[in-house]
Amino acid sequence: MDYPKSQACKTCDNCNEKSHIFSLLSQEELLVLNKDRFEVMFEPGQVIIKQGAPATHFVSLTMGMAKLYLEGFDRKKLILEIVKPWKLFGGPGVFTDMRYHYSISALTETASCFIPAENVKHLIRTNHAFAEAMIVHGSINGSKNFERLLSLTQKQMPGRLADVILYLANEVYQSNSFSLSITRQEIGELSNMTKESATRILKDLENEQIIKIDGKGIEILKLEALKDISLRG
Amino acid sequence: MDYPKSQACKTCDNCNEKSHIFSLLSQEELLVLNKDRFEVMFEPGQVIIKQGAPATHFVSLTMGMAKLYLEGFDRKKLILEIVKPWKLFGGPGVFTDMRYHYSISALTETASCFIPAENVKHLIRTNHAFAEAMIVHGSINGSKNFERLLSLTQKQMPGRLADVILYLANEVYQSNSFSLSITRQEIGELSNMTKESATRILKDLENEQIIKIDGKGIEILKLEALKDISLRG
DNA sequence: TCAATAAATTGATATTTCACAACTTTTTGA
DNA sequence: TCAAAAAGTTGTGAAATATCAATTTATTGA
Repeated sequence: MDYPKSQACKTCDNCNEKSHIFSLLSQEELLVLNKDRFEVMFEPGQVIIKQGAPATHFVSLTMGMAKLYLEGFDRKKLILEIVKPWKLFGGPGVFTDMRYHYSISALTETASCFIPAENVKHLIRTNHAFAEAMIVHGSINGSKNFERLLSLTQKQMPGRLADVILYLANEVYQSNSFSLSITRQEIGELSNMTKESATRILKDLENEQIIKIDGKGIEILKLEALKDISLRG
Repeated sequence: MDYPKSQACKTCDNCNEKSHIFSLLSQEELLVLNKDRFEVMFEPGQVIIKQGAPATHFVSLTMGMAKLYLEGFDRKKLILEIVKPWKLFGGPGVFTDMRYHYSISALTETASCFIPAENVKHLIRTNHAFAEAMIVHGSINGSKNFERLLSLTQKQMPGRLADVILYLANEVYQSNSFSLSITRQEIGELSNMTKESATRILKDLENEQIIKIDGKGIEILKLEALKDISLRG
């Protein structure tokens, strides 16, 4: 199998430019992180973090794209996020029962940096600003989950799908025209509907000329109309 | 109107026995909290914390019972928790955009202690153990929200209602036989269904002899059967 | 390159859930 | 205490969504 050349970070130094939360650390503290961390490459489909497994490390994507999802009942998944480089994961689990509370698996060729949980906890105990940043980080995730709860429980399928398209455009691909790296099945897992419903409602949006679909490609034609559908539920 | 005698705490001292998170504070630190805090009584129905309003204070219930809920679309509510004394609220908002991200309103006569956000933030910056406890606190809430997301999105009504009954029995009333302080409407808002559906499914559970209903009273007759319904979804 | 596999689409049908209306029971406040 | 309001119940029909099956299209690995 052709593995790509490892793009492993040589040191944590430049991470404080890329991963916001590390910019609060001194050179000395970055050295502590650097000591035990290691980087691993993942093929598409491979599991980076497994829900239920021991949460021994924080994980940060350094290359590629992955999906973060909850494993529910009957193998049903709920995707919470499409993950791109420089966000830190370890989630609630590292601070509670030492088990990961979600899974992350690679969508593309992906590199991840694994940092022992203890090293990060040590920083929390010794660096006030870093501890506060972790609280803020957790709070932002918390409020996003509130929005998700409302979208998923109170909106009907067109509203939920509009939310997902807007999320992909604004937060993932950062463009109103993008080529999906996820399947219809995964769009369904983001918006809590079956892949058949996802297909149908995408087509409805295309028929109303609100979006343009070309296989994996999606282009938002009428942003306001899409936002309107998101609001109306 | 007959107001009950205020049961205001005289000092924060005894709070470190009641509110777990304050047990990490020294006498000196408790004095800081004590200085600016104040207590307010609320009648049933009154709003203690309003979603969207400026998040200037942390709030802790000291007496009574309240509901914590998200205000969604078309006035629809999603109740996240039935709140009892000695838990701390301020939620994600105090650490992000300084707006509350949920509402809390009194179900019974309720007393709440308001603590200026700055005083708590000060403690976070000066007391490592307290900061870590806040991270753990936020992480526990985070993982509860994951469970809620799964229950609400992947289970059908009987499973969701079973989850709510088990939640009420285990976490709120701490007994398998209890008298509800909430309405059928609010049971619906906890389990994301209409009050009519809540009524019907409660009656189904009673017909199957899994629970016994007497107006506001609920008794769990077959705990295992109820857990089974919760699992099967 | 091509068969095998996975993904996407489409239609028909079944299930779940809601909305509305009518009615009964309980609670509340003057 | 009693009338008004709120909460709870029940039935019916409609809407939303899932399931299943069949088919087409795209992707992948030998």
